[in-house]
Order: sequence, then C-alpha cells, then structure tokens
Amino acid sequence: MKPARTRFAPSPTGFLHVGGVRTALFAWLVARQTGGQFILRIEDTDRAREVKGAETHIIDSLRALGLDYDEGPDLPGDYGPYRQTERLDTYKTWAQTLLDAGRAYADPYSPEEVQSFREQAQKAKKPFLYRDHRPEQQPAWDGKRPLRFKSEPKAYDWQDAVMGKLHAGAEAIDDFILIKSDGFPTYNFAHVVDDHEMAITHVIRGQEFIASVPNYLNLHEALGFTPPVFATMPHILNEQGNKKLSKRDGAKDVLDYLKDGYLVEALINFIASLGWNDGTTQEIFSREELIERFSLDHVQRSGARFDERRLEWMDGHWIRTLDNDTVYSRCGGFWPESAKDAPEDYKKQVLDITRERLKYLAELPQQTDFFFVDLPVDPKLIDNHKQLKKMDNQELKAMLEQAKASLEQSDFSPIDLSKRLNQLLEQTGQKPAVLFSLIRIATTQAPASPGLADTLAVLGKERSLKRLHTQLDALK
RNA sequence: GGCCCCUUCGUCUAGUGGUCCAGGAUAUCUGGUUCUCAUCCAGAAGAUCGCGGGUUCGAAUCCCGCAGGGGUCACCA
Repeated sequence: MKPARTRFAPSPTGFLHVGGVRTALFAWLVARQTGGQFILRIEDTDRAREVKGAETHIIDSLRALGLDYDEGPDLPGDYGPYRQTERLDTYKTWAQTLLDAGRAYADPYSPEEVQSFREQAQKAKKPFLYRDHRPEQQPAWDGKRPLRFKSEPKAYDWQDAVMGKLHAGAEAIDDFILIKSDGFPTYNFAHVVDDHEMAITHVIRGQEFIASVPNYLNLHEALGFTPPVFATMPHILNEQGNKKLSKRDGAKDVLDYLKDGYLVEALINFIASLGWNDGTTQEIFSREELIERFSLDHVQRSGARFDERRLEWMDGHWIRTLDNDTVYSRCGGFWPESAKDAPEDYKKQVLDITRERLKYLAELPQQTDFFFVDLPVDPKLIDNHKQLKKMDNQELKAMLEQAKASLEQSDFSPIDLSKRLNQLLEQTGQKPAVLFSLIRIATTQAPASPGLADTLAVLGKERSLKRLHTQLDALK
C-alpha cells in the first residue's frame, strides 16, 4: 500500500471522548501501517464555539495515547500552517478561483429571509434546498455577505472504504456557504481545500458527514481537485445504546480514563475493538499488532455501544500481562498515601503480587494500604468469618501462638513460609479456611489480600510478627 | 417529511450460498484451584441471525417489501 497521509481534524471545542479518539486512532493506524504521515489540523473557524485551552487539551490527549502526529500546529511541516484561522489567505484564493469561474456567488438574502425559506420547506414537509431560491441577480461579493457555492446538482456514486458503495441523488446537493459573513470559511469549504493542499489521501471521519459527501464531491469538481479516499466511521453509542456518544450525554474525557488508571495499552486495544476486528477470534491486540493487522474494510458498519465492563476486563488483562516494571512505571500517583516513603523495590514486590487482582490502577490504595501501614485491629474480620466466629478467644490465641512460634524461626522466604504454613496445618489439625484466614486477618487487617505466603514474604519478618503480637493482645 | 446508513446471544463481535438448528469474547450463574478478594481452569445458561415474501437442491449470507434505530436537510464541525 502506498504511504497514506491521514489527518485528525478536531475543532477546539472541548475534550476528546472515545468516539473522537477512535477516529484519530484509525487514521493514525492507516498512516503508520503504510509508512505515511498522520497530521493534526485544528479546525477553529467557529470562533463562538471555541473553548480556551481545548487545543492544548486535545494535544495532551493524543500524546498520552501515543497517537503521535508528524505535522501539526506545534510541529510545523511542509503543508502548514495547521490551524485553519491561520490559513485564511488560502481560502480566499480558492474562493476567488470559484468566483472567477462563476461557481460562487454572494448571498443577497438576510438570515431572516433564509430562515423563512427554511420554514416554508419544513411546513411543506420537504427538505430545505437553498438553491430553490438561487437569486437571478447576485450582488458583488463584498466580503460582508456569505459567499455561496453555485452547485451543479447531479447524482453521485462513490466508494467508501468502510461503507462500500454509496449513492445519492441530485437532491443531496445544494448551494452551501463557503465563506461566512464574518470572513471565516465554513467547515464544508475549508476542509476540502485543506485536505487537498495538505495532500491528504484518506479522509476518515464520523457518520454525520456522510450526507454531505455529494456536496464535497461537487465542490471537488468545481475546484479541479481529485477526491481523497473517504472512510466513514459508525457512531459509538452510549451505554443505553439509544444515542451516539456525546459530551452532553456524559461521555468521559479519555484523559479521565488514564487518570483512573486505565493503561494506554488497554484503552487503545478497547477502542480499536469497538467497531473493528481482524476477522479472527483474537481480542487482545498490541499497538504493533494493530498497525500490522488494521484494515478499514474490516471496520463495522453499525454503531457499537460503549461497555465499560468490557474495558475493565481488558484493562485487568493488560495489567496482568505486561511485565511488572512496565506496570510499575504507570503506578506513579496511584499508590496510597501510606506508601509515600516506601522504597521502590518494596513497592515493586507489592505490585507484583497484587496486580493480578487489579482492574485499574486506581484500585491500588484499597488493595495495598496494609502493606505500608499497620492498620488497627478490626474485630469484625473475625466476627464476620464463618468459622472463626464460632471459636473463642483462647482457641484463636492458641493457634496464633503456634503460628508465631513457627514463623519466628522462618527466614521469610516464600518457600520456607509455604513449608511452615503446611506444617502448621498438620500441627493444629485445622483447615486452611480456619488457620490461614486467622493468620491473614492478623497480619493484614484487610478484607482481602494476595496469597498468604506471598503476603507474609513481602511484609517481612519484623512487620508480620509485630502484627501477630498486636492481634494476640487484642484477643485478651 | 425527503435523502442516506444500519439491524447476529444483555454487550463487543465471527460469519460474503452447504462444514452454522450459528463460533469466540465479555457479562451472569455453577463447580474446582490449601484462606480472603482476584486470577486461572471446567461447565451452564443465553441469538426462532429485526419481520414478511422470493431466488436456490440448500440462505444469517443473494433479491424485493416492511418495520425499528441512527444520521442529515446550519453563516456547527
């Protein structure tokens, strides 16, 4: 496949949610797979909707996800600038070309007049077409009025890399606005010019644009441009499955998933699998595998629901699969407060025996706190235990004393600990459910922990024995 | 309302005329793994392939119609 130039072209109106990220990811994959370029272009022509800081936020998100771009507003390339508001001259030039060719005209109507045309159409239950009102005499374009495209309506058949063969009749084509009265171009005009000027080969975008493609095709002809490959993504639906995922509807900022401790590997894998598969039953894909296997024609045509439980499973999978040091490197701020002064080596050991029960890193504090701080004795742990609650304190103490005596002799290596724990089972004649539960409760004071021998080994001799003492005192 | 797109277990999906009275994953339930919570393993349950016609020896797969859902018809992208 020839090197593709793809782009992600968000408007700086807020954060990125999974829908936007998926579009960016697929565009990025196509570029990386073909050895081409991935471009970030900021579509900031609607000044009213622009949100301060959004561009930076979007860039941070792409960086955090590892979707590196080759050219962008902060990464100049041969086709810049990469912000539309900095490209106004380009749009003017092409607008003039259209004007000269008689393919653009100034809109003589007031917004109110256009609105009344629209309402007429609505009342008549017909689609609104501005060209039904195309004026005979157009005033000269003074830059204060909207500039409209003089379309040449006709039917189009085209190929979409995802949707396949697509068709639309002439009624889909209208005299849309090229340049607004504020002098800024519309998306419809600007993106066509930019994609051409930036030599974009694949336009990958959401389904909401599919109805406008005939207009874009018509504009391409008027400008003498060769259209790029179009690839239309299905929507990602909300959890209820009744509407497309949107910020208003509670869609989360992808950066928030990272902040909750979801691994990028999992996030990328999950988002890719929402609407794409490689035709096999494989579910887990690394970034490298995605680059290798991704293909637009395997992208689903129907919308997919965003199911957070599936993301949790996938994240747990990646936490378990990646090597300990890699996972450790992501744990930074997720450790409990109590771990603040703990040595790195100790935290790595804790992570190693804990991570198989993590769904995401934000669970770290609740699952590891007892490794770093001596929690107060919690009588409920025994009182609520099915078997331990039936035993009196003397019995419990006797058991703990025996355990203590043996553990005092141990070097606290996992092997020796396992051996001694087994011996204790024989000595006491107790079942693991009783003996191990008691030792576990005494040494952790936590409702859940990793396996007993591992836990003791990591806690170490001094701390483990101290906690046994504390529990013994509490049983008096 | 016009135009366009979509429709397989709760969810994500495999499937492009026969090996599919539909496979995998997840979620749920059950059992097992020396304690807990997980993991892991085994198993169960779960889809009349949106509905109705047709073509064919044979259809989830092809054709037609219908229904439902979504998108669009902005000086938003």
